[in-house]
Amino acid sequence: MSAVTGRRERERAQRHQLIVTAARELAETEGWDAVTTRRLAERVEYSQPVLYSHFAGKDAIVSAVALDGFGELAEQLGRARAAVAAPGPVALRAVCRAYLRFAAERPALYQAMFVMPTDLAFATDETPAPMRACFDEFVGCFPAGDEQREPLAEVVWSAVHGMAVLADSGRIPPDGQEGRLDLLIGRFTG
Amino acid sequence: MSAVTGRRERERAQRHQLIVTAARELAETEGWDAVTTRRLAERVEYSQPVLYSHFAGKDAIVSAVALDGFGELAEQLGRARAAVAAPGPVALRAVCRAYLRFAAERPALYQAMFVMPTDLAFATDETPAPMRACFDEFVGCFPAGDEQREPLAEVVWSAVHGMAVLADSGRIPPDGQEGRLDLLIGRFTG
DNA sequence: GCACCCATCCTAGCAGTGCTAGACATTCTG
DNA sequence: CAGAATGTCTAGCACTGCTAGGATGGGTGC
Repeated sequence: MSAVTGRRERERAQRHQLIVTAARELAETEGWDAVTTRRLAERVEYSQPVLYSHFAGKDAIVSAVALDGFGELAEQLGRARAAVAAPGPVALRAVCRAYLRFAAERPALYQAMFVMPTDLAFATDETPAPMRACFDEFVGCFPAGDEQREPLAEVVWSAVHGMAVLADSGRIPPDGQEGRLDLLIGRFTG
Repeated sequence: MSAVTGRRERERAQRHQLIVTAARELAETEGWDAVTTRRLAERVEYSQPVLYSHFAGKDAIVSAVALDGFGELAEQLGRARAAVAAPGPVALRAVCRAYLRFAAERPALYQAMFVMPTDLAFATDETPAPMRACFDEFVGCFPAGDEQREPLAEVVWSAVHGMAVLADSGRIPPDGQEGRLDLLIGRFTG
């Protein structure tokens, strides 16, 4: 009994991840509009209702993909910041550049994380660790003594997020990103 | 004949605007998800197909609503900037505050303008005047001689846009906006 | 004044969406 | 090996954006 349920839970978890990665791949190659429950079910070679035995609905699948993305983004930002020793302009630029590259290279994943409606809690006690980790990489770019470092991180994050989404939707020319980033960093670490 | 077509075109233009304002009202009161072609048609007391005799599709209706919004936003920003005489920190703060208030008070309209997919051209020769006017209000907050004023406007706009959308979707606490704006303005006009 | 004609509008329907109820197997248990 | 429980699928609901075809009415020429 226990052995059986153990195996079943293992298979279940495996299929859970299968759905998430399938949704993510589909979104990254064809955009979120192409991610329908039917196509997703076909992709994982199960029928539609199976999706609903794992997730409350399509939104929950998107959230799961987003959570995956936060893990990756945290890793990328962490690597960028670790490459420079101390807080300061260089660290901030490195983190922002990594952030913008992530947004540009994985637009669908970025959408799921930061623009699509989500039930994931931001900035509360129940905020999943990878999400806090992402934000903390921005915070860590400012000196530990600075009382304003959290609000500063919020503003810088807002700015790069704005740049990312406006460029992605064609509302500002995408090739000016580097220059805009220079301007931003200059003002925030002068 | 000419008189008849004249009246008909007038009626057509009237109904065109009727559809746009109905879509906008519906979106502002119940959100864009509630704006379906059926509900919109019922609202204007016509059948669905007449919508398609005025607009290529639902996206075109959203774009028309957005264009309406750009006119209003330009007016709000213009008023805010005109209240202070010269370019500088005070003007920039006034424009940004007006922008953030607009986004907070008309979230659905703001979505149509700045986050929903659109076929409206940004920053090209065919960019509609109201859209350019909005951007120019940001540009006008920097001294006329500054060669960097356009990129600076882009960055500031990106920042306030980021703040607006992240707050709207609950990704940053909405009550910190004023403080974040102070931080931003301080850095960009010090 | 009358018949024609053309523009306008609506009914009905298509293919697709997210989601679910109930029948069908398949697997484990006693 | 029978019975129970678990899992899965088929079929369907109410909805979406969008469109083809027929009816209806007003404007035009005789």
